[in-house]
Amino acid sequence: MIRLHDTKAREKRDFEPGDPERVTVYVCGPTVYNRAHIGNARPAVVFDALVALLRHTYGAGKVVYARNVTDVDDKIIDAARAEGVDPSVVTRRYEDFYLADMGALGVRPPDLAPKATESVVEMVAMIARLVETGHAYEADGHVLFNVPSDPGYGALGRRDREAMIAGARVEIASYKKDPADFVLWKPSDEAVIGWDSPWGRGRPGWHIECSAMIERHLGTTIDIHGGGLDLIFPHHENELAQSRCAHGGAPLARYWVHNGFLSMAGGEKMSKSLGNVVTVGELLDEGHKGETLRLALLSAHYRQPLEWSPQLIAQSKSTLDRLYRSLLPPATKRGEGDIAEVEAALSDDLNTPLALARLGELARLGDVEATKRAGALLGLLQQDPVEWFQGAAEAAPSDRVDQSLREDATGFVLGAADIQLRIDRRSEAKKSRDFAEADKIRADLAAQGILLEDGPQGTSWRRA
RNA sequence: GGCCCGAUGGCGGAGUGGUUACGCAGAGGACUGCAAAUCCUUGCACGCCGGUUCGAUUCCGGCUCGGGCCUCCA
Repeated sequence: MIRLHDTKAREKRDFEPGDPERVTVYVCGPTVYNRAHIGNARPAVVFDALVALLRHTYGAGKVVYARNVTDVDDKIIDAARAEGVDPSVVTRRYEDFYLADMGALGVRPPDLAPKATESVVEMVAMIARLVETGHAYEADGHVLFNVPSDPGYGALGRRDREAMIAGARVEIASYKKDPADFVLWKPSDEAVIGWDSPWGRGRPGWHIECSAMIERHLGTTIDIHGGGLDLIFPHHENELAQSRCAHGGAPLARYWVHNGFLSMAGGEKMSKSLGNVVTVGELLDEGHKGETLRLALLSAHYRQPLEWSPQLIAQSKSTLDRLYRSLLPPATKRGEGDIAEVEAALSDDLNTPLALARLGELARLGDVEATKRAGALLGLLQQDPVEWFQGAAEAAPSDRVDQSLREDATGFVLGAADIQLRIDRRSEAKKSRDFAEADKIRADLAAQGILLEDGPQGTSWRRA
C-alpha cells in the first residue's frame, strides 16, 4: 500500500487509484523558453521516482504518466521576438535541451508529453463549455473564468477570496467582473501567435492548457496531479476550478502532490527572477555526473526544502562511490538483503532519504542483486560499476544536442591503457623496493585525477 | 497584512510518547613499504517558554528565527 501526502487533504492518505489497471499521473512540465535549472529538475526527478514506484507496484503497463510541454506563453513570444525567429524555433530548442538535461539525471521520458499548441481545439471546446454553463464570460476580447461562479474555489490553496483580493499585487483589469477572475483566452494581434476561436483570434491562458490536455489524454478525473509547491496557487487552484466546472463537479485529481523548493546558500529560493540559478547544463559541464545530481535531489524528502551546495554534490558523489564499490567484483556477500525495506520506505510518501539509507544497508551486506534492484526503484546504480569508476565523464547535454560540439567530448588525457602501463611500472618499482619511484607514479596519476588502490589482486584505479 | 511550511549532533538528513537512524567529516585501531579503499571501535542531537503525561525531541499552546505563496516561477 502506497501512502501519499495529499496537498488538498493536508495529510497522508492511502493511495487508491480509480482504476488499478490504469493509474494516471499528470505533472506540470516546463515552459520551454530557457535552460532548466537544478530546481526545475527536482519535480522531474521526484515524479520520475514516484512513477517508477507506481509501475513497480501496479505493473509497468498499468501506469500512464503525462508531463506536458508548455509551448505557447508570453515569455516564449518575447524570447522569439528578441531573437527574430518563430516561437517554434525557441520551443523546439529548449524542449530538446530539457529532455537531454533530464535524461542525464536518469529521468525516464513520460508516456505522454503533450504540447499545448497541439490541444488548442480542446482548450477552445472547454472554454466554450464554461461559457455555456455560466462559469466564464467574454469581455474586451478576453474570456475570463468567473471565480464567484464556483463555490468550491480556494479549497486547494486554502485561501478565501477577500484575502486574495487584499493581497493582490497586480493591477486588476477593469474588464473583470470580479477581481479574482482569471484569463482563459486572450486576444492575439496579427504579429503574435494565435488561433481562431468563437471570440476571435487569440491564444489560451496558462491554466486552461493543463486542464484541456488532462481531459484529452488522461480523462476527467486523474489519480495524481503533481508539480512544485508554487503551482498550488494560482495554477492548480485554477485548473481544478476549470475542470470541475467543465465536468459537472467531477474532481480533477484524487491526490495532489507537491514538491518543496530547492534553495541556494542563504536559504533563498532558486529562481530566475532572483538571478541565483544554476542550470543542469552548467553542473554537467563542470564534470558532475547526472547520477550524482539525481542522488543529491533525492537525498531529502520531496516535500522538505533542500539547500543546494557544493557540499551536497560532494557528499552525493561519495555516497555513490560507496554504493558502486559494493557492486564491484569480487563481491563478498555478508548477508541476505531485503528489497522490501526499500519498497516500504518509498511507499510511505516516497521517503527517499530512508530508502537511500536502506539501500546503503543492502550494499553493506554485499547483496549485489538486491542492491541493484533497489537502486532501480530510485533510478540509481544501473551503470556498470567499472564504468562508474573508470569511465569518461558524461558528455555535457550541449554536446548531445549540438553534434558539432562533440569532437573533444572525451576530455581525458590518459586512457585506460596508459594508466595500466603506469600501474605496471609502479608495480615493478615496488617489487624492487624503489618506493620513491612508485610514489612518484602514484602522485603523478593523482594529479590527473586518477586514484590508485592496492588490493590483494593487485592495483586498481578510478577517476576522482 | 492573509495563508502555509520548517527548526534534529561539525555538516547532510530520517524517525519516534520511554529503547541505535543512516551518511559525510572527526578520533582510535586493524590492514598497507607509505597511502588509498575496506573493516572494527568511538564521541557528538532533537530552537525557546509553558502545558498534557509516570515520562516529550515526538502531542497541545505561545514565542523566536528561517522559508514559501498571495494571479511570472518547479
